[in-house]
Amino acid sequence: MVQLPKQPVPSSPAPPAVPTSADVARLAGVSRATVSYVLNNTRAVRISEPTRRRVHEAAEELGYVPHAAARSLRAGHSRMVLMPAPNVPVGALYSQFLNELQWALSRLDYTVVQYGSIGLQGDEAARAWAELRPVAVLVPGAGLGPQGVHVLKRSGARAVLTLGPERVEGAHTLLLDHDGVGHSAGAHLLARGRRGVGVVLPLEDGLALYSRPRLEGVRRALRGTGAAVTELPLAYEEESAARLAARWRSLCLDAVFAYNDEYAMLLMRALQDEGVDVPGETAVVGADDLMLGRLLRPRLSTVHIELPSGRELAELVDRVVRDPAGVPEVHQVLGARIVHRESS
Amino acid sequence: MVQLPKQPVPSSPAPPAVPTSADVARLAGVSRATVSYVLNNTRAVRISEPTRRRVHEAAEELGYVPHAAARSLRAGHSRMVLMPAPNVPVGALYSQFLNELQWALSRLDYTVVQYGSIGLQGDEAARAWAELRPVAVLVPGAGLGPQGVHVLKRSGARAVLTLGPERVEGAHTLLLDHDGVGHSAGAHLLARGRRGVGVVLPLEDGLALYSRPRLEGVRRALRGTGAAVTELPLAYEEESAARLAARWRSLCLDAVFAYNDEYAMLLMRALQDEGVDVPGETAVVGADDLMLGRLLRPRLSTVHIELPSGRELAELVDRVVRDPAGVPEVHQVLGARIVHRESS
DNA sequence: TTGAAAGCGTTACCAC
DNA sequence: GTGGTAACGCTTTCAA
Repeated sequence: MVQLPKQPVPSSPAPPAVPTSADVARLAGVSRATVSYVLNNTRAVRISEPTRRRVHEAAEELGYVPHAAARSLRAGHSRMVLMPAPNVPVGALYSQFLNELQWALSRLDYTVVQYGSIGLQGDEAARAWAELRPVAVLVPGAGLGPQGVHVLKRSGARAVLTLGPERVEGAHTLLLDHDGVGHSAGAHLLARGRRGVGVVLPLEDGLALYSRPRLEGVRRALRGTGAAVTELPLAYEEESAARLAARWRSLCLDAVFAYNDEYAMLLMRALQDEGVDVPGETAVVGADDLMLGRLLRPRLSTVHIELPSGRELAELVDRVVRDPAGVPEVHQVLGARIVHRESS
Repeated sequence: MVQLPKQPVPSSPAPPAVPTSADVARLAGVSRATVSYVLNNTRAVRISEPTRRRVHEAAEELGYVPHAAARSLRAGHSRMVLMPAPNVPVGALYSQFLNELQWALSRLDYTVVQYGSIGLQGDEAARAWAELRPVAVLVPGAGLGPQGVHVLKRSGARAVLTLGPERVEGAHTLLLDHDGVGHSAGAHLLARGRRGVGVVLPLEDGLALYSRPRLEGVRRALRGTGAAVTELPLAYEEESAARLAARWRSLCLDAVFAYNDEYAMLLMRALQDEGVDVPGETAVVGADDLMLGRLLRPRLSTVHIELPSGRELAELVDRVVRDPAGVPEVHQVLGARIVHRESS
């Protein structure tokens, strides 16, 4: 729960009062109700043109901007869609998706707000979000549990959606099929005749949620084929990659699925520095299909991941807001397809 | 100005009312005032321990979460710091800076919110932000003009800060010295004996604001030395880079400052594919000091950019909020220093 | 130690 | 057509 400051900010010499609709009404010589009607284009009531003009002019002159808090307090609901602000760098793919989503939601008259939640533990975050009384909450990744969902719904959120690798009780879930990403990579490597497949598991926090299902996907693809999977913990640092590369030949691998393109670049570089031929001796496959991969030599094979379009997701949010019970709770998303280049 | 929906969302079968402090009071058998005292730890008034417990239990049982809008409406101010949500992928450097800032601000009891402003034109955005009555607004890049600053201040924002390449009238500005970035690169290349320096100008929208000052910085470094600067427009696509590389030798350049590490990678790859030796024939320098650069061969020389620390910026925001007039309006920031590796 | 009441800025319902 | 008025949820004097 957010604490208000113990003592309000000190009033500077001249704190010119913020204009309210009452000020506009006074200046225009009408009532507050009329101001509201004019400024909100209320169609149920007809206001004479001269009056409208006077109101608009007054608002303009005073620099009047309506007070969202007062409005939503009165209305009993807001049009705010809240998302937690990402706390890791977002790639081009995801960034574009976010933009699209935002744009589509604003077309539907929603306001998208990303809430900085660093330092908030689990349910604290949900409580903090709930204080803003968003009409919808959209949470990518993990970080929202059933408790949090409950808090949000209890405080009026009509839609709580998660976008991640696992279902969350009570929320609408867009299930990101990371297993399928690994499966694509595994099946591809198998088809290329590889039999000893390493799978990179990033040591960085929070990535296990994705890397584990991807690993499982590779396992699934190779099951019963005689090909073997080896787990390869790796930190996103040159040194860690160098250590792994140094013992590469002892691992007896002829392929590696490197979690994503960036880890792939890191590892491929280390392998090459160690004299390991790619793809001759070891095939390398990344994921995310970044520009990066096309610039490497050999060009990096990768798993292209297809997120749902921002427009689709926006419409889903809107449907859930309008009728939470009328929309299935789980949606499978995320197409994955291999992009074969030169590294495999 | 945000339109409310013409008709409110249809009430589903059982819209269980959101609990208010009145509900908590009723359940605990006390008055609303007492609830407020207990939940806000108001020190000016002592509440008996049993009563406190009853209130807390009631709040817990009902899943009560205070209503931020009502609170800030009553208080007359909020502790919200608003930033526009970035609409381009943010790199690791900036992302970490944002996290730090957010964390530091939350330590100071502020709530950081990123507002999705795509589709809003210039001053519309400022009006939309102003509706939320943030106590501070922090705008990286351009996108906020004097008009917008005025709107925000008029609606109660005590601090309006911009973080960008140029001053904005009325706002506190953290002047990002992109000129210095170019200057570092230029001076370095000059010291390495280069005389024909190309400077990449990204064609992507919005980057001119940074690339122009960087170009000027290079020019400044080379002025009066006999070395020449050539502008090199470049899109972030392989094909564009290939075209540039194809005519490279006709340009008679022995060095290039590639705007940043990503463009540097793109261009360096194209040059190498064209048979141009780096750094023998042409030196390449990037900027941002990404991990990326260390993985390239030759390792990429780069300009390391030092943003102000999140903590410092948070403290600045806080100082401006407390006393807008007591803080100088313009701050020069952004240290730039060359990191010499192998590509130059 | 607790309670009653006023008021923050809006909008919607009813009279005029 | 237009103008009072009540109410949204909360905090904070002021009284008891």
